[in-house]
Amino acid sequence: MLRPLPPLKHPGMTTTLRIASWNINSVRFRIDIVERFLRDHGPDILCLQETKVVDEQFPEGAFRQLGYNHIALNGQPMHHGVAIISKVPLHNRTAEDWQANGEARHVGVEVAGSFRLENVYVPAGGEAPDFTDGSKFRQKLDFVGRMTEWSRALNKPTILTGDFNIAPLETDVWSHKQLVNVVSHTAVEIEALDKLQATANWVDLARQFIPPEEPLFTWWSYRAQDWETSNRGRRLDHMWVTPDLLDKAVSHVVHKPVRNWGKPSDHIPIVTEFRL
DNA sequence: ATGGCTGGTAGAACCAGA
Repeated sequence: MLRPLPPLKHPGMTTTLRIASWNINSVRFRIDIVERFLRDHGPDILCLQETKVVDEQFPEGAFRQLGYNHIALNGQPMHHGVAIISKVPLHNRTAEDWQANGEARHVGVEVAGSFRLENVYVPAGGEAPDFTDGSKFRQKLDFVGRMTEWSRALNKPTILTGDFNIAPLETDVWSHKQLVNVVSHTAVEIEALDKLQATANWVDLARQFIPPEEPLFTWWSYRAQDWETSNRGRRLDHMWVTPDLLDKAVSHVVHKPVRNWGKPSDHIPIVTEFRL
């Protein structure tokens, strides 16, 4: 049972809450640009993926100095790892293992009695869309399948954000034709994501604010000589909400300039503002 | 059609990313 929590707001008052998600590709290596982002944009909550650090070595001090005193971690050595960093209290931390292999790819919390916040790092899925048992692609589909079962049982207002590693719309990739058989944009992945989305009528907030006809990316490969000119991006990072939170969302921004900061991640931060 | 780059950890002719 969830224990009762102090309300975030007084009756009749609205509270603005800005929630960010960012695949940081090593929080220790990139702590300088994380701090810069928090100073420049000051979200109330930051969800990180690919922190690449065990919990004991997570750079909590850097966040506490900036007023982020509430931290929920799920890390492991070397790879993966997720974290929720917050100015407001976090409760009832959970960590699901949707790949059933012990990898640290999810952490969830309850925020001030108002809603649950679920931060996920879906597996990339390997080089090729190969269905053989134990392939990375198979594992990715299994992961989304277990998320789907989890989603069916939800009964609270929920924000689901993170690096989904799937770009569902044709305008979510630089070339639908050229990526149709590339992992992240295959029909079978999109079908699995659609199925997950249908279980709780999840709303894809980015596409509420940026029309689906408009190309929108959150990731550009390190391998391009000039990522901005070639612009071979994909929209892999998402902010979904259950329908009860849809009319609380007032903006959604994709912070593209961050891709040009020093020692950048290949993903950029996304930020949604809520009025609760 | 291919390869291009990145960080962590071990000390790799690695792994994982996507």
